[in-house]
Amino acid sequence: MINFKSIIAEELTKVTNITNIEEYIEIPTNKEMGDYSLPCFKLAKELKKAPQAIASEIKEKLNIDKELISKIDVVNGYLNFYVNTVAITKSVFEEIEIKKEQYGSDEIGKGKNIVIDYSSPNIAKPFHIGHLRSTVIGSALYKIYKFLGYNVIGINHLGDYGTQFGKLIEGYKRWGNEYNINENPIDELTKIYVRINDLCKEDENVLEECRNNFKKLEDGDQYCTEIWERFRELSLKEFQRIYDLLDVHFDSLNGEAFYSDKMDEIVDILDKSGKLVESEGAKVINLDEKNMPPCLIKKSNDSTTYATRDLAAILYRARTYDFDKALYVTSYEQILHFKQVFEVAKLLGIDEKYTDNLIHVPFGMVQLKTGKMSTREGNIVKLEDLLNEAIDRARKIIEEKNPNLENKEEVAKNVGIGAVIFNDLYNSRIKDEIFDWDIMLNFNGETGPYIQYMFVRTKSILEKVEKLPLVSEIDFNLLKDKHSVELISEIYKFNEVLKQSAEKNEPYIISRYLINISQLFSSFYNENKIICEDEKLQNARIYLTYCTNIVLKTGANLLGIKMPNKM
RNA sequence: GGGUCAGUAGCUCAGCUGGAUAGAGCAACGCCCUUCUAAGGCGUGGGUCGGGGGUUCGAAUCCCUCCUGGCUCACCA
Repeated sequence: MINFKSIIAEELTKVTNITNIEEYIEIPTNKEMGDYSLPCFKLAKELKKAPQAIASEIKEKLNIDKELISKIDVVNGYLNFYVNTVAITKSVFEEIEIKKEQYGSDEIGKGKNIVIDYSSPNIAKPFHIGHLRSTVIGSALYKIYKFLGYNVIGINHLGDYGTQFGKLIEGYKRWGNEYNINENPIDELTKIYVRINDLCKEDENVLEECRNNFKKLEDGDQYCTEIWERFRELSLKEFQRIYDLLDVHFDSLNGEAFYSDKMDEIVDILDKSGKLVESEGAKVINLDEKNMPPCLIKKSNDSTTYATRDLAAILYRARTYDFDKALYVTSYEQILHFKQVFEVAKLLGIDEKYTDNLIHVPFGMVQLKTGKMSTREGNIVKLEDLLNEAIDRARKIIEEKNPNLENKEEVAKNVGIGAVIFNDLYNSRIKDEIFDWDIMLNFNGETGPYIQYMFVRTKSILEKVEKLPLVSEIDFNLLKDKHSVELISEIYKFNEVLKQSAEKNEPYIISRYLINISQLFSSFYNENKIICEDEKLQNARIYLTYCTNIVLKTGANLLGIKMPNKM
């Protein structure tokens, strides 16, 4: 595709001799003011001339092909550039004709490995709405990076280790036969977990027993290991139902336990670095210099901590995947933890390539109106319940609006789940969320169903005409109305939007973009008759509809949202 | 108390490395279905961008300070 910004920058450099002038170019807030703009205020200072005068001078000297930039205006010290609508339309249409579903993809990630650590639920605990965000954000990033050419490794770093399992084992030992674990594994294990926790609160000795159980587990005790393996398997089976609903995949399920035999090496390396010190019976790395509390590597009973396991994971992933970037998608509660771990990782003796590219991708918390969710307190909303409710509500709306629809079940699933995913991805990650059924499952306005609905409109129009015109036969002059032009220039930005989303690890940039595209298409659709008498005009509009269709589908799929053909 | 993140319309949020009159959706009100799906479109009202300083030609955006709220500060993960 033609890169208009670079072309403008190149010409500006010729005139001004400023090599990095592209950085000065911005996109005006208002469409009326052009597609690109150069504010001349900074230049005014250097050249000691009025911005307006500079803008005029540059304009006089510029020699840009009228076929590319149709108009250049000087307004209030800005130099405004208007892209030739025929050129941009031709460029976009030709690109999409060639690349189709690959439109927007890139090779910037070619040859680069990126590890993404996401979802990571705890074994034997319910998969609740608090786990949704890591799962959905991580999965979106996975797809986005892949589309940009990266080799992506998705890891579900399962919480399958730690004192909590010592507790579960203790509970199972005491009352295992009272619960039907095969029937509803997680529910029953949760009951045991809550019960043993209560007992621990009352009796310090029981808590000590639990810690010892974990120690035994670490040491490979047969009884403990067998129970643990069974819990893990049963849990994974339940989690898989949710991953299937959300269509989320992983390349590795190596959880914390996977690193149990890899931590001695970490302790050893840290020991040799001379930075590992004894403190209150435990072994820690002091981080005073970095203005952080110490990082606990070994507890006083000699068992490891999750920091140790994360360090082992870093070493393992560096060796196994040779990553260029490693992302950790977790809630912001863990910001300090990762800062500490990333700092300590510098002592592992691995290349800076690895330690400089450890990136925590934090997100805000989901809370109930009544406060924080807690498995122990039992006040949680299970993710599966939410997803099923979403599908139910979608089904009801279909019954009401389109009772003769085929594949109702599948459509209800795509729409219901699409709404939940979109809702989770349409704000900055860091924002907290108060859980509310009606907000979460809203199907009107800026929502998943809205973009699906616009997609369905494009789809049914395209089906009606059956045959897609060739771009070489399209008269681009027929798409000069406001709605068409705005839609085209938005479609033009797709690749840029994807790169920006990846750079910030913010899927919402794509969500908002898809809303924009949908709104622009909706206006276009309402103002123009797409299927019409004039064949030339119809062809032009059909192709624009096709381009919209491609971008909506590709973009939504990157977020993990499936598009129905009808709804 | 230290660190950190956030505070923009009644509500939920956008606002790119500082730039031209601060934008959406929801909610409210008023229009638009014998016309490609009304899960839609068009319009109206609604704002001392938490307060106060500072830097700058220019600040919602950067710096300082205060206020409010979240998270966090070694043997949970």
